[in-house]
Amino acid sequence: MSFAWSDWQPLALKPVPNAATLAEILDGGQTFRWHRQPDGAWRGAWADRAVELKASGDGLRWRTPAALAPLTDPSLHDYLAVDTDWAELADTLPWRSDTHLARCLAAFPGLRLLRQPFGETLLHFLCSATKQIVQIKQMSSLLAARHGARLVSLPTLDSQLSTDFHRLPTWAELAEIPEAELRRCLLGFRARYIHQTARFLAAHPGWLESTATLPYAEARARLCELPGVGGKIADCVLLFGAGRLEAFPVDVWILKTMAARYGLHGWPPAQVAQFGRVHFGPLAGLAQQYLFAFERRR
DNA sequence: GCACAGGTAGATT
DNA sequence: AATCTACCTGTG
Repeated sequence: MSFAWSDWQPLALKPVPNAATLAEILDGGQTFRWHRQPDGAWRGAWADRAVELKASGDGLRWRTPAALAPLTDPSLHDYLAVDTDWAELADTLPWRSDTHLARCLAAFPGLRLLRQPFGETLLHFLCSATKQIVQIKQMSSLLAARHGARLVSLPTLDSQLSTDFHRLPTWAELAEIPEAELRRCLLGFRARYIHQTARFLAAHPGWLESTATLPYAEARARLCELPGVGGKIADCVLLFGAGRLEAFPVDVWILKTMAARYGLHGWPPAQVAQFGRVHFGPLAGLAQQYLFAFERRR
């Protein structure tokens, strides 16, 4: 594959994540469009952007297909929340009185939350029900390759190899795709949820955009009106796609770790979520990401 | 062949 | 309100 990349450019993250933490950020369940390349770089995409990231000396560098270069810089900084010092934020979590949290923080220094586009975060997490990361990534790749507009059009670019360089279909585009066609992207019963959600959004212009700006509790309640969206998925969409750091998604991993480490045996997910928001405070979602990374690595 | 996977919704106690 | 169960299908 030979087409033009921009030059590698420095990326100043505070703090600089190590290799394990970077993998956790890009491939740990916040998003599903990053793939490790043979040379160790991470290739990923969001909205109409595509980049590669790699460790370089004591920092990180990034590049993008030359055709996208003029557009990508500020967008990348926003996506990675570069202007936020995540070590400083993590320091405000109650780790001084919570030894398990302290251990999780130490295990993934430099962990950060991405600022993803709201709509594609919703799409990804509608795909996520009872699926592992590898499989969600496969669904995402197929949706992009088959139904998303191509980002880079160069004669030397083999589109078969480069689903990374398609964007995900927009909700307006998804609304026009028959459910049976969606099923061919390995979505299973999730195809119906995505189809129905797409039809709902098509019938309610502005609904998604206004939901993203509502206070947390109202936004969560509205998202739960969508078919296939319950509390867990709503919290993921708000945490990873709307910067609502107080959202505390409770999946089976968190349920397990909150039972084992915090004594919440037998608690239902909704109560664990409430406990998490109270115990960990306004940045509960960041705490959740540390707990999740730590538990999943075991 | 069969259990299982980062949930949700609808039915049944 | 708490507890089942079906929903799809690739993977091990």
